[in-house]
Amino acid sequence: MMPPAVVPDAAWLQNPRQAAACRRRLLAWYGEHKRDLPWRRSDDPYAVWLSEVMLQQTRVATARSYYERFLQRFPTIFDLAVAAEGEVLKAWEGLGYYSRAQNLQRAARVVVADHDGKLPDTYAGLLALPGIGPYTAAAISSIVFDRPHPALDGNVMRVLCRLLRLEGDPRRTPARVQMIRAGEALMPKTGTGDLNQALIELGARVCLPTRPRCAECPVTNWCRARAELDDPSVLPMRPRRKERPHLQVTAGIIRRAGKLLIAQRPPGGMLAGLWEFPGGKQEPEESLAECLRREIMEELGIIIDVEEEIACVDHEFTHLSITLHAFAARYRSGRTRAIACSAFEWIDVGRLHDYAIPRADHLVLEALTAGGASLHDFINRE
DNA sequence: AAGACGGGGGG
DNA sequence: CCCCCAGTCTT
Repeated sequence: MMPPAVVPDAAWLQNPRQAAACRRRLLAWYGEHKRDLPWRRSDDPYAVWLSEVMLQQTRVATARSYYERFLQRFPTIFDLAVAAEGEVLKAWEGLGYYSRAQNLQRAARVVVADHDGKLPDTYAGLLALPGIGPYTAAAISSIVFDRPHPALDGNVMRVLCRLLRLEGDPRRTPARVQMIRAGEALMPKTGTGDLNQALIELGARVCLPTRPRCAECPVTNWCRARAELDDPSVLPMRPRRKERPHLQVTAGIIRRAGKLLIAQRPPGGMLAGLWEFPGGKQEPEESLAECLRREIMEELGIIIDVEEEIACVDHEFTHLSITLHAFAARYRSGRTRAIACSAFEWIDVGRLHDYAIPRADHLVLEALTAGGASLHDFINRE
């Protein structure tokens, strides 16, 4: 069927002939343009699941190498289930949103314990697992089990908001209901995973956030935003940006008898479960050295001598930015205890690479190296 | 319904 | 700089 000569009204997708025509265009375009990605070569539910979790809020180019390495390290769901959490976090190091890794392993343990290691084959069953929300449940259930659930990720929401000219916030229920209805209308009898991936791919490569390539779009003739708006890219409506506070943060490179002190961040918050050079936020009317002494006492119960600042790096998070000041420091007195951290260790410097460490702390290490020094120098001096 | 949660790439 | 990415969880 040819595309309609006139852009149809909002109900066009409920016309089965129109929906079928649009679906054929999408699938044909996907057949020609789909990228050869590692997870598309696999029909292992565990591998598809891993890819979907890694791709949450993460670009394909970033996730790709992590996916390959993770699968080598944990080839099956059983390997993941029995692994130590630290090993899993280490494999996730640098990818961000570390609760994804922890939830992935929790879910793996549930699946092994309760489902004989087989992933649930329904949307509802998948949704019940930790780390699997509406998008991921729809993606896995369609790609692996051919279930007809539209997968509304950021790409698909953008495509559908424009196609249907939805003016509301796509995260809110009214717009979501419209998008789910449209996705279901587009769903084929079989091959639902391809339809979902076609919409995702279209959003990622053609229906771009700021400069949509409407001339290359296979369904441009169905697009209400294209037909009715001067600038289709005003959709979807974006929630207003929030400003990011900037913090001064200290970290101690603390030595004692040739060992280095590292602390594990507590569960629930930022970078939960990762290991870092201990320290914390500077408070008003407080010097950086005072800040570091106070934080180390509060977190670990020991008194330290703070020496000179040996590195200073800037780092951006989604919701805040920091300047991280690293100081050389020496243990003076007190018994080390995990008061405001999950755990601590006095380690040999060479063992640092066994621990999952936040990006900002890696930046400190790089700054030391760039300055011609090394962690080893600071731990073994005096 | 709103905020927290990492890090990085592209315009 | 700003946007936003194959979102989920908590409150």
